Amino acid sequence: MKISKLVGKRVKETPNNATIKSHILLLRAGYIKQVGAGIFSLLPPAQRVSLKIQKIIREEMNKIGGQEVLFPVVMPRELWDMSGRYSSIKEEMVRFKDRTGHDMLLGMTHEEAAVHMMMNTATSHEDLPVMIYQIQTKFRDEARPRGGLIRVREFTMKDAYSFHTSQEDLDVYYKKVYDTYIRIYKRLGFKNFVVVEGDNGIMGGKVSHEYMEVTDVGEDSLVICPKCGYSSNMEVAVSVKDENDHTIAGEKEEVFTGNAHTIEEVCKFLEIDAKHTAKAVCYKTATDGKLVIAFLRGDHEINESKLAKQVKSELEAVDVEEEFSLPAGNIGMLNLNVPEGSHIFFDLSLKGLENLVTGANKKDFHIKNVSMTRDLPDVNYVDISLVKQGEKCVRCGETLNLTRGIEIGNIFQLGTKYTKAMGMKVNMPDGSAKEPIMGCYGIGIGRCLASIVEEKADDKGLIWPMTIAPWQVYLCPLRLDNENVSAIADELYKKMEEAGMEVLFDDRNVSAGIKLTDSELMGMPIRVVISPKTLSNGTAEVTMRGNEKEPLFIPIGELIPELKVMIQDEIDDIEEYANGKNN
RNA sequence: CGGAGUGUAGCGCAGGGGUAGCGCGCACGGUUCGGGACCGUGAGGCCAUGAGUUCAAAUCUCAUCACUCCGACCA
Repeated sequence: MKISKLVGKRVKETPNNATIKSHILLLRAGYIKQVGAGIFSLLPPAQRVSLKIQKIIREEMNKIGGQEVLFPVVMPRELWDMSGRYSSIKEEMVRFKDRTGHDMLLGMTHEEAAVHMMMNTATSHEDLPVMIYQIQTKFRDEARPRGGLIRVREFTMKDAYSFHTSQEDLDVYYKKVYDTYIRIYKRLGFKNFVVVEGDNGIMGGKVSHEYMEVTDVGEDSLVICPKCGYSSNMEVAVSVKDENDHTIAGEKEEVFTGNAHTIEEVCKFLEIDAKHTAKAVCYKTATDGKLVIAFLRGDHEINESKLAKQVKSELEAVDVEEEFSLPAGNIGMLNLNVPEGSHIFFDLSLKGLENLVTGANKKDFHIKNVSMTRDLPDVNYVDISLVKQGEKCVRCGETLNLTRGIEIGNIFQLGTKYTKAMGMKVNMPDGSAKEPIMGCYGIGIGRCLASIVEEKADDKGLIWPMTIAPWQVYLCPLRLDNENVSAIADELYKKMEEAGMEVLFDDRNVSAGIKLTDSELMGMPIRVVISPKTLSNGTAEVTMRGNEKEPLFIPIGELIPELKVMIQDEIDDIEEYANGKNN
């Protein structure tokens, strides 16, 4: 490709609307252009990267028996009524009517379409297991797109669905996909990613894993053990709570605390540490509006996902004074008067604690010297708090790391949720009919593209791994007004293409500075510079993007075979890494 | 959906009641040219949209829309 004809321009200035590295650089280097909030066009270089990512994913999915299919983007509501999701999903799904007034929707995921395809297609246990996948556009009307390609509304996704006759069979296949995903990310050049246990929503019980690129710009909070490899999404992460005071309590005593309501205010007023308090966090259930109170040690934070699972309902904010006549800021565990059917939970962080300060359930008063063992001997403790910095791993006792990540993929055991809802069955050897057990497996292509930028790029620009670079070589002749340079550049370009190399030829007669900075901004792994200077001793200058080593000067005659070796070496390195032991 | 911010040339920005400015980029000519060169000439704008106030609005008022950031949400 000649850069003079390449669609898209490089720009010097940071675009006004971009704040994170990948967004800024992809805009500046002419890879993407924004069309609307969370809606982007890919220019040729980004599309080339995207196609290379897709190629690797296809190879790996095919290797584990995947069959590529294509589901429709637009679906009639009936299909989604079968699973109940036409009504259970809210504004996130775009709906519209076709010319006849029929309810239609834009696909945001394709479980229904996958079951629809397999229904009456796979009819016998002999047809299973089977995995189908597609790479296609999804539209989710996210409330808040952000960060360029990190969180968008329209995106390209690889989604796969497998069907099994037994849980054991799914387990085996699930592990296969689990490993395949690691291979995929490694082949894409990811180094800094982890697999974490995922949240399964309030249904619970099912297995899921999320592949997370570890980076500060990530949206998810992760808990990682540096020693034993335990890693989990914060939503479901567990930990050993840190030590606290277990000395015997004194006599209970009601104290006036006045306007001190928050833990911070109470601690200041009584001159104690938050560790010696218990706080109440209140919600109501989304299903039937019942009161939910969670008691935690004062220095811990509620984990709403965990709490929702305990309650078995989504949670909503509540005004306890208005709706339940409770003294907000003075709610405590003793003498608590709540309506029948309320949900009360005690977090593990409170277990065995003595000398706590807690609300007195009386306006402006707290109680000192509350003892969990003496005053509340029968409570059942559950884990409903967030993991805190400094807490220990439940497996090995090491101090846990808290970090952030971008979800670049996930795998999920769906069970029979969709096959049951839609009535898909296969005949079993014993003559019975059984709903197949499903797994589903997703990878966001654009997110991978942006995430690899987040991991690799430096302040000069993008840096692509050889396996997904839009072009392998940036051919950068300086002084194209020089006939010798021009002739040799043209010839090299022709020969490189003939040799099967992917070359971006900077055929512009512009200053060296522009060409060199553009080459760095665009991020091709190998740059070949020829100029009157290099040609005076018959060489080309070859540098590797992102590699601080001195440039190589290679004789023009040996250049193409040398470059082919360099390219192959890079690819081999990545393949070797991908074939290595997991993690 | 709450909070904050921004909409002026392709991009980045300034201006702030009286006929629209700068830098970059773009086009043309010339001199340069291994780290975003220089000189000259030129093209390019319904100042987000709508309604007010005013002799006069890009500027003031109100509303709307769009985009960004923080939070809520996230099959």
